[in-house]
Amino acid sequence: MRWSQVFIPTLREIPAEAEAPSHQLLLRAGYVRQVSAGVYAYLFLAQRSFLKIMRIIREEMNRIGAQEFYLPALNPAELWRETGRYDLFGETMFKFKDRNGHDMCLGVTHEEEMTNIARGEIRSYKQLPQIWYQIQEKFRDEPRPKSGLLRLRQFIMKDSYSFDLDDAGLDKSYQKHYDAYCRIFDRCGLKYVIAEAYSGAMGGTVSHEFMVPTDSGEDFVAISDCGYAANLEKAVSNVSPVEDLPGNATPEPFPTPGQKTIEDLVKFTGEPAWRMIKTLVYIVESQPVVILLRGDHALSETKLASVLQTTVFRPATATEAFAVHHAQLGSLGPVGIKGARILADRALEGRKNLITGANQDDTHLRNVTPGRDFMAEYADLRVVQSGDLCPRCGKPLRVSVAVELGHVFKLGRRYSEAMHATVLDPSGKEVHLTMGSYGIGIERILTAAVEQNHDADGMFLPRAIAPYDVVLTAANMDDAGVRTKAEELYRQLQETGLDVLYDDREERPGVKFKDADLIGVPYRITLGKKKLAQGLGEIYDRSTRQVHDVNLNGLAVTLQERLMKEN
RNA sequence: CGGGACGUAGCGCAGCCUGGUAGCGCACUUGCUUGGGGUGCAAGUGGUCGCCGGUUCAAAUCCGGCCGUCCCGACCA
Repeated sequence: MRWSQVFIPTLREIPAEAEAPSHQLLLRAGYVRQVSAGVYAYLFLAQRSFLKIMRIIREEMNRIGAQEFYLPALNPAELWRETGRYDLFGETMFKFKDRNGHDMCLGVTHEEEMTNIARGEIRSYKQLPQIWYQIQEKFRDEPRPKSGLLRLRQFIMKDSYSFDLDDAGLDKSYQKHYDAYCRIFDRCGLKYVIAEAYSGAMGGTVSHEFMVPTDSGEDFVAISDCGYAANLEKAVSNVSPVEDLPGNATPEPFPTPGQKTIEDLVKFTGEPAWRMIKTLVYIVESQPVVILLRGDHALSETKLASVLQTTVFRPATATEAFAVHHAQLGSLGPVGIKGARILADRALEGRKNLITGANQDDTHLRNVTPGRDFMAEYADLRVVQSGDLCPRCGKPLRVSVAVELGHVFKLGRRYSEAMHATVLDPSGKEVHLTMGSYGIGIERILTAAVEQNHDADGMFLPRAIAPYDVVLTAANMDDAGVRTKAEELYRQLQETGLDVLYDDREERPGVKFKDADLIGVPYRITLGKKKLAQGLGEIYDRSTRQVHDVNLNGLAVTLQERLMKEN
């Protein structure tokens, strides 16, 4: 294409609403324009990139025998009521009525629709396994869309669903997806980690997330050098051993006027936070539960939900906490309380001589020893912190912000049971289908690639997903020789099959170079009158910013061979 | 939904405190100029100042309500 004829509205200045680098650059490079919060128009360059991403995904999905469908986003509410998710999704789902007053909604995902088709059509184990996928719009009315294309309310997802006779079959379908996802993200040129993911308090099994660590992400992932990685919701760790104070003295109250927080106590007592017990009170299905953590640790509500086997809980109010402890917040502790379940994080197991609230205002206890001074049920409740030790290799973990690109999930029979999707097995017995579901966010691949590959002047996308392979820049449009040679080169480059954007605009060289640097195309061929006189052009590598002189004879072929070698 | 900020030309902003018929830079149009890292000069186009209401002789400016956008948090199958 000729730049003079295509619509690439680049911006010199950064739009005020954009903060994340990918958001700023996708706007500046003329890829996208915002329509409303979490809703974007994808312009020419974005669409070219998405088409390349989708092509890679299709190739890899087809390779594992998946079949492409296209299901509607417009759904009747009944379908979602069958699994209870019409209410479960709540406000996240766009809901409305059609002209006849029927409840309708827009799909947030497609388990129900796919299962609906499967249950009507698959009757025999002989028809299994099946893997169905689609690349289609999803709608989620997120409470807070953010960071440009990172969290959208309308976005494109590749979602697939596997149907197997049993768990062994599911394991195979899951592994196929796992491998396909690795190939997809490798081919897209992304640096990613595969993290164990939280599989839900509702009886999910195995789940992995494909995550790209970046500063603009919205998930947290704990990463170890040994290859262990896990979403922070799920991550476990060993804590470094700490030294407790010696002796076997019994608990002793001491006055702590106005000392409410762990931070206050650290300053007041001079003891480190890891010698404190943090005491929280939650109301779980209307019953109080006391939760104990090491002073410098934080509670993971996800893990709490897992331990409690319910998501119906909330922090207690000051009044509710008082009913349990007979003291104001800030002086709560586990010693001597009655009528409440006590859960403690494992980091408190085996410790001694700790400091905690005395259940008396402005008073704390020292020399508190779990197991002697109070009894508790131990569980993994804390959020992993950077520096905690990897449960596999024992080395320190680091916690990174990350973007979730894809998620593979063993669903089991939740949907097939709710929707009565059954087949006859070889013995003639009716069994529920065993399912998996697998998603990839298309926009997030581009967003993550920009986050990983940009500098102050713009982005440099991996060639596989860049809108063009190369920009051909005619630097001196006033020179007839340059123009003629550029036209010739343009033809030659097209003949090699490369995607070439020919910058034939009547602009000064500086403008063309700045624009070319901005829009993420990995290579630039520059034609200028000085080097042309010597029969030379330049190949500029956007990511390294290195320039090589190349003989113009056969330049197109040289470039093509070089790019082929990279793949 | 809680906290914070913002809304004036396509983009970035000033003007608002102290009310008096709207301005700068970029972009865009035309001409000349320049031609290897966002040339220079000149002349132009473009805005019901987010919306509604109130105060006032007079509102971008003061007051009230609403809407929208962004950031932090809560939430996130």
